[in-house]
Amino acid sequence: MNVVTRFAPSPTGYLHVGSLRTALYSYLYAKQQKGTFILRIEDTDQARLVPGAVEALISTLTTMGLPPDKGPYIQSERLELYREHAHRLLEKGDAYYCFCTKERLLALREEQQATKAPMKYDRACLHVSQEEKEAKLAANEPHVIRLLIPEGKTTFTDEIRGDITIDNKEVDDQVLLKTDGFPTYHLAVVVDDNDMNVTHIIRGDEWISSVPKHVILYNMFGFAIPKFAHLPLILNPDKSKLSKRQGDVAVEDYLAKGYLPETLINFVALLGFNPTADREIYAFDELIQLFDLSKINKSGAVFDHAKLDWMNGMYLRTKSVAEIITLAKPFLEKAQVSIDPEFLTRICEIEKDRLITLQDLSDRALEYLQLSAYDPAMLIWKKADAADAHMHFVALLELLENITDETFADRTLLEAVVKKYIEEGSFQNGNVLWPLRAALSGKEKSPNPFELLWIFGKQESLKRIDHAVSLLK
RNA sequence: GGCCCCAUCGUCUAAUGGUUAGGACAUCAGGUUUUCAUCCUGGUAACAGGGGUUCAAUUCCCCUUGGGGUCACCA
Repeated sequence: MNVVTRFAPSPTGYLHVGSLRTALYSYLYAKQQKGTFILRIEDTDQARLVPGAVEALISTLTTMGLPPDKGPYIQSERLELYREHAHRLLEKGDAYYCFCTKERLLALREEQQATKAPMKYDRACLHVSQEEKEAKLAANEPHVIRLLIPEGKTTFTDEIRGDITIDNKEVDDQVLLKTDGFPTYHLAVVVDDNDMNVTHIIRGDEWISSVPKHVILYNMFGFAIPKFAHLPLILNPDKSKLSKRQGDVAVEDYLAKGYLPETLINFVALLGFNPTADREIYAFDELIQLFDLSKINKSGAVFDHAKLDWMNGMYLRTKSVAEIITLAKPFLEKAQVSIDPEFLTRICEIEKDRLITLQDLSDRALEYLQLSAYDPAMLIWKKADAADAHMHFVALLELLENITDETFADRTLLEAVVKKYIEEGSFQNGNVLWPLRAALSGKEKSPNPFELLWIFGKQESLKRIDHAVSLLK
Protein backbone atom coordinates (compact mmCIF):
# COMPACT_ATOMS: atom_id res chain seq x y z
CA MET A 1 0.00 0.00 0.00
CA ASN A 2 1.39 3.33 -1.02
CA VAL A 3 1.10 5.69 1.91
CA VAL A 4 -0.47 9.05 1.19
CA THR A 5 -0.72 11.72 3.86
CA ARG A 6 -1.96 15.23 3.52
CA PHE A 7 -1.76 18.57 5.20
CA ALA A 8 -5.05 20.37 4.74
CA PRO A 9 -5.08 23.80 6.32
CA SER A 10 -7.57 26.54 5.76
CA PRO A 11 -5.76 29.55 4.35
CA THR A 12 -5.66 31.88 7.33
CA GLY A 13 -2.51 33.67 6.29
CA TYR A 14 -0.15 32.08 8.77
CA LEU A 15 0.94 28.66 9.98
CA HIS A 16 -0.12 27.78 13.51
CA VAL A 17 2.51 25.86 15.48
CA GLY A 18 -0.04 23.11 16.02
CA SER A 19 -0.49 22.93 12.29
CA LEU A 20 3.26 22.84 11.90
CA ARG A 21 3.40 19.71 14.00
CA THR A 22 0.50 18.17 12.09
CA ALA A 23 2.25 18.92 8.83
CA LEU A 24 5.54 17.65 10.21
CA TYR A 25 4.14 14.33 11.38
CA SER A 26 2.31 13.86 8.10
CA TYR A 27 5.50 14.64 6.25
CA LEU A 28 7.68 12.39 8.42
CA TYR A 29 5.34 9.48 8.07
CA ALA A 30 5.03 9.86 4.30
CA LYS A 31 8.80 10.09 3.87
CA GLN A 32 9.51 7.19 6.15
CA GLN A 33 7.04 5.02 4.26
CA LYS A 34 8.31 6.25 0.91
CA GLY A 35 4.86 7.67 0.33
CA THR A 36 3.40 10.94 -0.82
CA PHE A 37 2.74 14.11 1.12
CA ILE A 38 -0.06 16.23 -0.30
CA LEU A 39 -0.97 19.84 0.38
CA ARG A 40 -4.62 20.71 0.11
CA ILE A 41 -6.11 24.11 0.74
CA GLU A 42 -9.47 24.03 2.48
CA ASP A 43 -10.89 27.33 1.37
CA THR A 44 -14.58 26.53 1.37
CA ASP A 45 -15.49 29.39 3.66
CA GLN A 46 -15.89 32.37 1.39
CA ALA A 47 -16.25 34.73 4.30
CA ARG A 48 -12.77 33.97 5.51
CA LEU A 49 -10.69 34.23 2.40
CA VAL A 50 -7.31 35.81 3.00
CA PRO A 51 -5.51 37.08 -0.08
CA GLY A 52 -2.02 35.71 -0.55
CA ALA A 53 -2.49 33.13 2.16
CA VAL A 54 -1.75 30.15 -0.04
CA GLU A 55 1.53 31.55 -1.26
CA ALA A 56 2.53 32.46 2.29
CA LEU A 57 1.70 28.98 3.49
CA ILE A 58 3.72 27.26 0.82
CA SER A 59 6.60 29.58 1.46
CA THR A 60 6.59 28.83 5.17
CA LEU A 61 6.26 25.09 4.63
CA THR A 62 9.22 25.25 2.31
CA THR A 63 11.42 27.19 4.71
CA MET A 64 10.47 24.67 7.37
CA GLY A 65 11.68 21.90 5.11
CA LEU A 66 8.24 20.40 4.50
CA PRO A 67 7.56 20.99 0.82
CA PRO A 68 4.57 19.02 -0.45
CA ASP A 69 5.05 16.30 -3.04
CA LYS A 70 1.74 17.13 -4.63
CA GLY A 71 -0.60 20.06 -4.62
CA PRO A 72 -1.70 22.50 -3.64
CA TYR A 73 -5.13 21.20 -4.42
CA ILE A 74 -7.61 24.00 -3.97
CA GLN A 75 -11.06 23.01 -2.79
CA SER A 76 -12.77 26.07 -4.20
CA GLU A 77 -11.68 24.85 -7.62
CA ARG A 78 -13.35 21.50 -7.14
CA LEU A 79 -16.91 22.56 -6.32
CA GLU A 80 -18.51 20.44 -9.02
CA LEU A 81 -17.11 17.27 -7.47
CA TYR A 82 -18.66 18.03 -4.10
CA ARG A 83 -22.02 18.99 -5.59
CA GLU A 84 -22.09 15.77 -7.54
CA HIS A 85 -21.47 13.79 -4.39
CA ALA A 86 -24.07 15.69 -2.40
CA HIS A 87 -26.64 14.98 -5.07
CA ARG A 88 -25.70 11.35 -5.17
CA LEU A 89 -26.60 11.19 -1.49
CA LEU A 90 -29.81 13.08 -2.17
CA GLU A 91 -30.89 10.52 -4.70
CA LYS A 92 -30.20 7.64 -2.36
CA GLY A 93 -32.19 9.30 0.40
CA ASP A 94 -29.07 9.71 2.54
CA ALA A 95 -29.38 13.47 2.44
CA TYR A 96 -32.18 16.00 2.19
CA TYR A 97 -32.86 19.59 1.28
CA CYS A 98 -33.25 22.06 4.08
CA PHE A 99 -34.86 25.45 3.59
CA CYS A 100 -34.66 26.63 7.16
CA THR A 101 -33.54 30.19 7.64
CA LYS A 102 -30.64 31.18 9.83
CA GLU A 103 -33.11 32.89 12.11
CA ARG A 104 -35.09 29.70 12.62
CA LEU A 105 -31.97 27.69 13.30
CA LEU A 106 -30.78 30.25 15.76
CA ALA A 107 -34.11 30.27 17.55
CA LEU A 108 -34.10 26.49 17.61
CA ARG A 109 -30.67 26.46 19.13
CA GLU A 110 -31.62 29.00 21.76
CA GLU A 111 -34.63 26.98 22.72
CA GLN A 112 -32.59 23.81 22.96
CA GLN A 113 -30.08 25.58 25.10
CA ALA A 114 -32.82 26.89 27.38
CA THR A 115 -34.45 23.50 27.79
CA LYS A 116 -31.06 21.79 27.96
CA ALA A 117 -32.03 19.58 25.07
CA PRO A 118 -29.34 18.21 22.77
CA MET A 119 -28.23 20.84 20.26
CA LYS A 120 -29.31 19.25 17.02
CA TYR A 121 -31.26 20.13 13.93
CA ASP A 122 -34.88 19.04 14.41
CA ARG A 123 -35.30 17.64 10.90
CA ALA A 124 -38.21 19.93 10.14
CA CYS A 125 -37.31 19.94 6.46
CA LEU A 126 -37.03 16.18 6.25
CA HIS A 127 -40.78 16.07 6.33
CA VAL A 128 -41.75 18.73 3.77
CA SER A 129 -43.88 17.31 1.01
CA GLN A 130 -42.54 16.54 -2.43
CA GLU A 131 -44.65 19.30 -4.01
CA GLU A 132 -43.60 21.90 -1.50
CA LYS A 133 -39.98 20.97 -1.95
CA GLU A 134 -40.19 21.19 -5.72
CA ALA A 135 -42.00 24.48 -5.53
CA LYS A 136 -39.36 25.96 -3.30
CA LEU A 137 -36.56 24.72 -5.50
CA ALA A 138 -38.33 26.06 -8.57
CA ALA A 139 -38.73 29.41 -6.82
CA ASN A 140 -35.00 29.37 -6.13
CA GLU A 141 -35.42 29.55 -2.41
CA PRO A 142 -32.13 29.44 -0.53
CA HIS A 143 -31.39 25.95 0.72
CA VAL A 144 -28.73 23.61 1.92
CA ILE A 145 -28.29 19.88 1.70
CA ARG A 146 -28.14 18.00 4.98
CA LEU A 147 -26.80 14.58 5.78
CA LEU A 148 -29.44 12.20 7.11
CA ILE A 149 -27.68 10.47 9.97
CA PRO A 150 -28.89 6.88 10.24
CA GLU A 151 -29.74 5.21 13.53
CA GLY A 152 -27.22 3.06 15.30
CA LYS A 153 -23.70 3.51 16.53
CA THR A 154 -20.50 4.36 14.75
CA THR A 155 -17.18 2.85 15.69
CA PHE A 156 -13.83 3.82 14.30
CA THR A 157 -10.24 3.16 15.16
CA ASP A 158 -7.84 5.93 15.93
CA GLU A 159 -4.19 4.95 15.55
CA ILE A 160 -3.30 6.81 18.70
CA ARG A 161 -6.30 6.20 20.92
CA GLY A 162 -7.72 2.93 19.78
CA ASP A 163 -11.40 2.19 19.17
CA ILE A 164 -13.94 4.90 19.77
CA THR A 165 -17.68 4.36 19.58
CA ILE A 166 -20.22 7.12 19.36
CA ASP A 167 -23.99 6.79 19.30
CA ASN A 168 -25.42 8.31 16.12
CA LYS A 169 -27.98 10.01 18.32
CA GLU A 170 -25.18 12.39 19.23
CA VAL A 171 -24.46 13.26 15.64
CA ASP A 172 -26.22 16.19 14.01
CA ASP A 173 -27.66 16.18 10.49
CA GLN A 174 -24.66 18.06 9.26
CA VAL A 175 -24.99 20.55 6.43
CA LEU A 176 -23.05 19.15 3.49
CA LEU A 177 -23.62 21.77 0.86
CA LYS A 178 -24.12 25.35 1.89
CA THR A 179 -26.52 27.93 0.45
CA ASP A 180 -23.70 29.37 -1.63
CA GLY A 181 -23.10 25.99 -3.22
CA PHE A 182 -19.82 25.47 -1.39
CA PRO A 183 -19.33 22.28 0.58
CA THR A 184 -18.74 22.23 4.30
CA TYR A 185 -15.53 20.79 5.66
CA HIS A 186 -17.15 17.45 6.34
CA LEU A 187 -18.25 16.77 2.80
CA ALA A 188 -15.15 18.16 1.17
CA VAL A 189 -12.72 16.33 3.42
CA VAL A 190 -14.30 12.95 2.78
CA VAL A 191 -14.64 13.43 -0.95
CA ASP A 192 -11.12 14.76 -1.31
CA ASP A 193 -9.35 12.28 0.91
CA ASN A 194 -10.97 9.53 -1.09
CA ASP A 195 -10.31 11.19 -4.42
CA MET A 196 -6.66 11.75 -3.54
CA ASN A 197 -6.23 8.24 -2.17
CA VAL A 198 -5.19 9.51 1.24
CA THR A 199 -4.34 6.52 3.43
CA HIS A 200 -3.55 8.26 6.72
CA ILE A 201 -5.42 11.24 8.04
CA ILE A 202 -3.19 12.89 10.61
CA ARG A 203 -4.76 15.95 12.19
CA GLY A 204 -5.51 17.68 15.47
CA ASP A 205 -7.51 16.21 18.28
CA GLU A 206 -10.26 18.80 17.89
CA TRP A 207 -11.55 16.79 14.93
CA ILE A 208 -12.11 13.57 16.74
CA SER A 209 -15.73 14.24 17.55
CA SER A 210 -16.62 14.73 13.93
CA VAL A 211 -15.11 11.48 12.73
CA PRO A 212 -18.46 9.64 13.00
CA LYS A 213 -19.93 12.01 10.41
CA HIS A 214 -17.07 11.21 8.15
CA VAL A 215 -17.28 7.49 8.68
CA ILE A 216 -20.99 7.58 7.93
CA LEU A 217 -20.21 9.45 4.72
CA TYR A 218 -17.47 7.00 3.77
CA ASN A 219 -19.93 4.18 4.17
CA MET A 220 -22.69 5.90 2.23
CA PHE A 221 -20.33 6.59 -0.64
CA GLY A 222 -18.83 3.13 -0.45
CA PHE A 223 -15.35 4.56 0.07
CA ALA A 224 -12.59 2.67 1.84
CA ILE A 225 -12.03 4.14 5.29
CA PRO A 226 -8.52 5.52 5.81
CA LYS A 227 -6.51 5.35 9.01
CA PHE A 228 -7.09 8.16 11.46
CA ALA A 229 -4.50 9.57 13.81
CA HIS A 230 -5.66 12.42 16.01
CA LEU A 231 -2.82 14.32 17.58
CA PRO A 232 -3.03 15.63 21.13
CA LEU A 233 -3.40 19.37 21.31
CA ILE A 234 -0.61 21.82 21.95
CA LEU A 235 -1.49 23.79 25.04
CA ASN A 236 -1.05 27.18 26.66
CA PRO A 237 0.63 27.17 30.08
CA ASP A 238 -2.87 27.07 31.58
CA LYS A 239 -3.54 23.86 29.63
CA SER A 240 -6.10 25.35 27.28
CA LYS A 241 -5.76 24.96 23.53
CA LEU A 242 -2.82 27.04 22.34
CA SER A 243 -4.24 30.39 21.43
CA LYS A 244 -3.20 33.77 20.17
CA ARG A 245 -4.37 35.46 23.32
CA GLN A 246 -1.65 33.85 25.34
CA GLY A 247 1.30 34.52 23.04
CA ASP A 248 2.57 33.77 19.61
CA VAL A 249 1.05 30.89 17.74
CA ALA A 250 2.30 31.49 14.23
CA VAL A 251 5.44 29.87 12.91
CA GLU A 252 6.11 33.13 11.10
CA ASP A 253 6.13 34.95 14.45
CA TYR A 254 8.82 32.67 15.78
CA LEU A 255 10.89 32.97 12.63
CA ALA A 256 10.56 36.74 12.87
CA LYS A 257 11.84 36.61 16.43
CA GLY A 258 14.94 34.80 15.28
CA TYR A 259 14.21 31.18 16.05
CA LEU A 260 15.69 28.78 13.53
CA PRO A 261 13.49 26.53 11.40
CA GLU A 262 15.37 23.47 12.61
CA THR A 263 14.76 24.46 16.23
CA LEU A 264 11.06 24.82 15.61
CA ILE A 265 10.90 21.48 13.84
CA ASN A 266 12.89 19.69 16.52
CA PHE A 267 10.95 21.32 19.33
CA VAL A 268 7.51 20.70 17.90
CA ALA A 269 8.42 17.12 16.96
CA LEU A 270 9.03 16.42 20.66
CA LEU A 271 5.65 17.77 21.72
CA GLY A 272 3.77 14.54 22.18
CA PHE A 273 6.42 12.21 20.97
CA ASN A 274 9.91 11.13 21.92
CA PRO A 275 11.86 8.67 19.82
CA THR A 276 14.41 7.57 22.41
CA ALA A 277 13.96 9.63 25.57
CA ASP A 278 17.67 9.98 26.17
CA ARG A 279 18.19 12.86 23.83
CA GLU A 280 16.54 16.13 22.87
CA ILE A 281 18.30 17.09 19.68
CA TYR A 282 17.38 15.18 16.55
CA ALA A 283 18.38 15.84 12.98
CA PHE A 284 15.57 15.90 10.47
CA ASP A 285 16.65 12.62 8.89
CA GLU A 286 16.66 10.97 12.28
CA LEU A 287 13.11 12.12 12.85
CA ILE A 288 12.09 10.52 9.59
CA GLN A 289 13.82 7.31 10.62
CA LEU A 290 12.52 7.20 14.15
CA PHE A 291 9.00 8.52 13.68
CA ASP A 292 6.40 6.14 15.00
CA LEU A 293 2.67 6.88 14.97
CA SER A 294 2.06 4.36 17.72
CA LYS A 295 4.45 6.16 20.07
CA ILE A 296 2.57 9.43 19.98
CA ASN A 297 1.21 10.52 23.34
CA LYS A 298 -2.45 10.73 24.13
CA SER A 299 -2.44 13.83 26.29
CA GLY A 300 -1.89 17.45 25.37
CA ALA A 301 1.50 19.12 25.64
CA VAL A 302 2.23 22.57 27.00
CA PHE A 303 4.35 24.73 24.72
CA ASP A 304 7.30 25.58 26.95
CA HIS A 305 9.06 28.72 25.75
CA ALA A 306 11.98 28.23 28.11
CA LYS A 307 12.83 24.95 26.49
CA LEU A 308 12.42 26.45 23.04
CA ASP A 309 14.94 29.15 24.00
CA TRP A 310 17.38 26.57 25.25
CA MET A 311 17.03 24.52 22.10
CA ASN A 312 17.52 27.49 19.81
CA GLY A 313 20.69 28.34 21.69
CA MET A 314 21.89 24.79 21.18
CA TYR A 315 21.27 24.97 17.46
CA LEU A 316 22.90 28.38 17.20
CA ARG A 317 26.01 27.03 18.90
CA THR A 318 26.39 24.35 16.26
CA LYS A 319 26.69 27.04 13.61
CA SER A 320 29.77 28.91 12.49
CA VAL A 321 30.15 32.65 12.94
CA ALA A 322 29.78 33.12 9.19
CA GLU A 323 26.56 31.11 9.14
CA ILE A 324 25.08 33.02 12.04
CA ILE A 325 25.92 36.36 10.46
CA THR A 326 24.28 35.31 7.22
CA LEU A 327 21.18 34.15 9.06
CA ALA A 328 21.07 37.28 11.16
CA LYS A 329 21.39 39.63 8.21
CA PRO A 330 17.63 40.23 7.83
CA PHE A 331 17.45 41.11 11.52
CA LEU A 332 20.30 43.58 11.28
CA GLU A 333 18.73 45.14 8.24
CA LYS A 334 15.39 45.43 9.88
CA ALA A 335 16.96 47.19 12.86
CA GLN A 336 18.91 49.34 10.41
CA VAL A 337 22.18 48.38 11.97
CA SER A 338 25.01 49.46 9.73
CA ILE A 339 28.18 47.92 11.01
CA ASP A 340 31.62 47.10 9.77
CA PRO A 341 31.74 43.39 8.80
CA GLU A 342 34.96 42.78 10.68
CA PHE A 343 33.53 44.37 13.79
CA LEU A 344 30.39 42.29 13.51
CA THR A 345 32.39 39.12 13.06
CA ARG A 346 34.31 39.78 16.25
CA ILE A 347 31.11 40.54 18.13
CA CYS A 348 29.53 37.34 16.88
CA GLU A 349 32.60 35.33 17.74
CA ILE A 350 32.39 36.49 21.35
CA GLU A 351 28.62 36.62 21.77
CA LYS A 352 27.88 33.35 20.02
CA ASP A 353 27.46 31.30 23.19
CA ARG A 354 25.19 33.93 24.67
CA LEU A 355 22.68 34.09 21.86
CA ILE A 356 19.18 32.75 22.24
CA THR A 357 17.81 34.05 18.95
CA LEU A 358 19.17 35.67 15.82
CA GLN A 359 17.50 38.86 16.95
CA ASP A 360 19.89 38.88 19.90
CA LEU A 361 22.88 39.36 17.63
CA SER A 362 21.28 42.42 16.13
CA ASP A 363 20.52 43.77 19.60
CA ARG A 364 24.08 43.17 20.76
CA ALA A 365 25.57 44.76 17.68
CA LEU A 366 23.61 47.88 18.46
CA GLU A 367 24.93 47.87 22.01
CA TYR A 368 28.53 47.54 20.87
CA LEU A 369 28.06 50.27 18.33
CA GLN A 370 27.13 52.82 20.89
CA LEU A 371 28.20 53.14 24.49
CA SER A 372 25.18 53.95 26.58
CA ALA A 373 25.32 56.20 29.60
CA TYR A 374 26.16 54.49 32.87
CA ASP A 375 26.60 55.32 36.52
CA PRO A 376 30.28 56.12 37.19
CA ALA A 377 30.01 54.20 40.46
CA MET A 378 29.83 51.06 38.38
CA LEU A 379 33.45 51.54 37.36
CA ILE A 380 34.63 50.87 40.87
CA TRP A 381 35.46 47.34 41.96
CA LYS A 382 33.70 46.34 45.14
CA LYS A 383 37.02 45.91 46.99
CA ALA A 384 38.53 49.17 45.75
CA ASP A 385 37.78 52.85 45.38
CA ALA A 386 37.61 55.57 42.76
CA ALA A 387 41.21 56.61 43.16
CA ASP A 388 42.37 53.06 42.57
CA ALA A 389 40.24 52.75 39.45
CA HIS A 390 41.49 56.08 38.19
CA MET A 391 45.07 55.07 38.75
CA HIS A 392 44.65 51.87 36.78
CA PHE A 393 42.85 53.62 33.97
CA VAL A 394 45.68 56.07 33.54
CA ALA A 395 48.22 53.29 33.57
CA LEU A 396 46.22 51.12 31.16
CA LEU A 397 45.74 54.05 28.82
CA GLU A 398 49.47 54.46 28.52
CA LEU A 399 50.05 50.73 28.30
CA LEU A 400 47.54 50.19 25.51
CA GLU A 401 48.59 53.29 23.66
CA ASN A 402 51.97 51.72 23.07
CA ILE A 403 50.73 48.35 21.90
CA THR A 404 50.94 47.49 18.24
CA ASP A 405 47.90 46.85 16.11
CA GLU A 406 49.12 43.28 15.68
CA THR A 407 48.86 42.69 19.39
CA PHE A 408 45.42 44.24 19.37
CA ALA A 409 44.37 41.72 16.76
CA ASP A 410 45.16 38.81 19.03
CA ARG A 411 43.08 38.08 22.10
CA THR A 412 45.69 35.97 23.84
CA LEU A 413 48.39 38.60 23.39
CA LEU A 414 46.04 41.24 24.70
CA GLU A 415 45.36 39.13 27.74
CA ALA A 416 49.06 38.53 28.28
CA VAL A 417 49.78 42.25 28.22
CA VAL A 418 47.13 43.12 30.78
CA LYS A 419 47.98 40.15 32.99
CA LYS A 420 51.61 41.19 32.91
CA TYR A 421 50.66 44.65 34.13
CA ILE A 422 48.71 43.10 37.00
CA GLU A 423 51.52 40.76 37.87
CA GLU A 424 54.25 43.36 37.82
CA GLY A 425 52.27 45.72 39.97
CA SER A 426 51.16 42.88 42.28
CA PHE A 427 47.58 44.03 41.87
CA GLN A 428 44.43 42.03 42.45
CA ASN A 429 42.71 40.85 39.27
CA GLY A 430 39.47 42.49 40.21
CA ASN A 431 41.03 45.87 40.88
CA VAL A 432 42.18 46.08 37.29
CA LEU A 433 39.88 43.85 35.29
CA TRP A 434 36.57 44.99 36.70
CA PRO A 435 37.09 48.72 35.99
CA LEU A 436 38.56 47.95 32.59
CA ARG A 437 35.67 45.72 31.63
CA ALA A 438 33.11 48.14 32.99
CA ALA A 439 34.68 51.05 31.14
CA LEU A 440 34.74 49.15 27.87
CA SER A 441 31.24 47.74 28.06
CA GLY A 442 29.44 50.33 30.14
CA LYS A 443 27.64 47.42 31.75
CA GLU A 444 27.54 45.40 34.94
CA LYS A 445 27.66 42.22 32.94
CA SER A 446 29.58 41.61 29.76
CA PRO A 447 32.26 39.46 28.15
CA ASN A 448 35.71 39.74 29.70
CA PRO A 449 37.93 42.79 29.10
CA PHE A 450 40.36 41.00 26.79
CA GLU A 451 37.53 40.03 24.51
CA LEU A 452 36.17 43.55 24.63
CA LEU A 453 39.54 45.09 23.76
CA TRP A 454 39.74 42.69 20.85
CA ILE A 455 36.26 43.50 19.65
CA PHE A 456 36.71 47.26 19.83
CA GLY A 457 40.29 47.60 18.67
CA LYS A 458 42.75 50.18 19.86
CA GLN A 459 41.05 53.41 18.97
CA GLU A 460 37.62 52.70 20.40
CA SER A 461 39.07 51.00 23.47
CA LEU A 462 41.19 54.03 24.33
CA LYS A 463 38.24 56.28 23.73
CA ARG A 464 36.04 54.37 26.15
CA ILE A 465 38.70 54.23 28.86
CA ASP A 466 39.33 57.89 28.40
CA HIS A 467 35.64 58.51 28.85
CA ALA A 468 35.71 56.51 32.07
CA VAL A 469 38.59 58.61 33.36
CA SER A 470 36.62 61.77 32.72
CA LEU A 471 33.69 60.32 34.66
CA LEU A 472 35.87 59.63 37.68
CA LYS A 473 37.08 63.21 38.04
C1' G B 1 -24.90 20.78 30.35
C1' G B 2 -24.71 16.21 26.57
C1' C B 3 -21.00 13.44 24.19
C1' C B 4 -15.84 12.20 23.52
C1' C B 5 -10.80 12.14 25.13
C1' C B 6 -6.90 12.43 28.73
C1' A B 7 -4.07 11.90 33.71
C1' U B 8 4.36 10.14 35.75
C1' C B 9 8.66 15.90 38.71
C1' G B 10 6.56 23.16 37.59
C1' U B 11 7.12 21.76 31.94
C1' C B 12 8.35 18.03 27.81
C1' U B 13 8.86 12.97 28.47
C1' A B 14 10.98 7.40 29.49
C1' A B 15 10.21 2.80 31.70
C1' U B 16 8.08 -1.43 34.26
C1' G B 17 3.12 -6.49 37.03
C1' G B 18 8.65 -6.68 41.33
C1' U B 19 13.39 -0.26 39.47
C1' U B 20 16.83 3.80 44.49
C1' A B 21 10.57 5.53 38.93
C1' G B 22 15.31 7.44 34.23
C1' G B 23 16.45 11.83 30.94
C1' A B 24 15.82 16.99 29.29
C1' C B 25 14.12 22.21 30.18
C1' A B 26 13.33 25.30 34.30
C1' U B 27 14.96 25.90 39.37
C1' C B 28 18.51 25.65 43.56
C1' A B 29 23.64 24.85 45.40
C1' G B 30 28.80 24.42 44.29
C1' G B 31 33.21 24.62 40.85
C1' U B 32 35.65 27.65 36.93
C1' U B 33 35.73 33.33 36.24
C1' U B 34 36.87 40.42 37.75
C1' U B 35 31.15 40.23 36.14
C1' C B 36 27.90 37.71 32.59
C1' A B 37 27.42 33.65 29.34
C1' U B 38 29.44 28.92 28.19
C1' C B 39 31.22 24.59 30.62
C1' C B 40 31.57 20.90 34.85
C1' U B 41 29.55 18.69 39.54
C1' G B 42 25.61 17.97 42.71
C1' G B 43 20.53 18.83 44.85
C1' U B 44 15.06 19.65 45.25
C1' A B 45 11.01 17.76 42.57
C1' A B 46 6.27 13.07 39.89
C1' C B 47 3.25 7.88 39.44
C1' A B 48 -4.33 12.68 41.24
C1' G B 49 -7.61 9.90 45.04
C1' G B 50 -10.42 5.46 46.30
C1' G B 51 -11.73 0.58 45.37
C1' G B 52 -10.72 -4.03 43.16
C1' U B 53 -7.58 -8.19 40.28
C1' U B 54 -2.78 -10.22 41.87
C1' C B 55 2.06 -13.22 45.94
C1' A B 56 3.09 -8.17 44.08
C1' A B 57 0.49 -2.61 41.27
C1' U B 58 2.69 3.61 38.98
C1' U B 59 1.67 -0.29 35.35
C1' C B 60 -4.59 -4.18 34.34
C1' C B 61 -10.15 -3.11 35.56
C1' C B 62 -13.95 0.13 37.89
C1' C B 63 -15.42 4.60 40.30
C1' U B 64 -14.36 9.56 41.88
C1' U B 65 -11.79 13.93 41.06
C1' G B 66 -9.34 17.06 37.87
C1' G B 67 -8.16 18.85 32.99
C1' G B 68 -9.19 19.31 27.88
C1' G B 69 -11.93 18.97 23.26
C1' U B 70 -16.52 19.32 20.79
C1' C B 71 -21.59 20.45 20.20
C1' A B 72 -22.15 26.42 13.06
C1' C B 73 -24.55 27.07 6.24
C1' C B 74 -15.88 27.92 10.45
C1' A B 75 -12.30 24.92 9.41
